[in-house]
Amino acid sequence: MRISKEEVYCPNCGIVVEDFPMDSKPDYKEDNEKTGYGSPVKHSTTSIGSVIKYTDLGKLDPKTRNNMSKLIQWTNKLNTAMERNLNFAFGELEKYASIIHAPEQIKEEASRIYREAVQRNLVRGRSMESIAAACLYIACKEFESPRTLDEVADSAGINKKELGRTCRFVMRELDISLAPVNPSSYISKFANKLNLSQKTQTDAVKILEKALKMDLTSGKSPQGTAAAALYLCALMNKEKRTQREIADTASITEVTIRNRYKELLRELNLRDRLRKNK
DNA sequence: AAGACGAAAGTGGTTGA
DNA sequence: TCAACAACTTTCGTCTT
Repeated sequence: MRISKEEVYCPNCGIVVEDFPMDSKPDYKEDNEKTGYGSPVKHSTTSIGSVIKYTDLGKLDPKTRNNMSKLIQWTNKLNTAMERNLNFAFGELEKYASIIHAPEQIKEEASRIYREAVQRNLVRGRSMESIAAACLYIACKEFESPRTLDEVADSAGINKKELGRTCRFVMRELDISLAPVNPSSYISKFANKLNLSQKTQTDAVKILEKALKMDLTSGKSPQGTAAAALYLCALMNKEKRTQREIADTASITEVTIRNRYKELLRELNLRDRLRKNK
């Protein structure tokens, strides 16, 4: 018997969202037209119910009926245990998300990924915290609002290495592939933390665009490139920050900033401009 | 003295035989 | 499965401001 036949799936992600009467199909189109944002399903609420109609059991022969009731009991038990776990995990996710100031959209996406991870049995043998944090990290990246591994790891009280490992694992298992993060998406965050002017920010983004075109960024850590661009533009705009200050806010090392910075100077011929501004 | 620089050795992940 | 590899980190001595 295929239980899944009567379940309702989220049209976007294929996740089971709720049980539904046998003979009526949900019409997501209506919802989409009204809201313009796809289905209004909340992934962070647990609503997987039993899909077998009890009244149908009467039609079956006693042996099958017995088996079926056992199956129902078993799935119900499984469901409630799973719901409890999910609810707990969503609570944790909520905590981490508020620490890193992730908006509702990202929370929802992280919850969706987490639910999928649970259904694919990825949590077994790993801590719920690390999986939840990984989902959050991935969701942030998907929405091009990346957080550093350190930020997310800290919010969940786990270490960076473990989070990195778990992220790769989850992405591999759920077949999630993401475009490399554009270094520019870090600029405003870093610049704000460092109290750098708007001009420095826009200058840095311009430099990063050039760097991107010249393929100076592929394979390199986007934080490093962003940090170097900021360091450079801060120097040019006479609001110098030390390499250490910038390295700390970008959670990378001074050495990485130096290497990227040297590349930028060399490849974009910025040495003269820098000298003039001094 | 603080900051920048660069070399050297180590880490952990990726890739390709 | 293992070795080579690239990027990054840590550490540290030296140069510059």
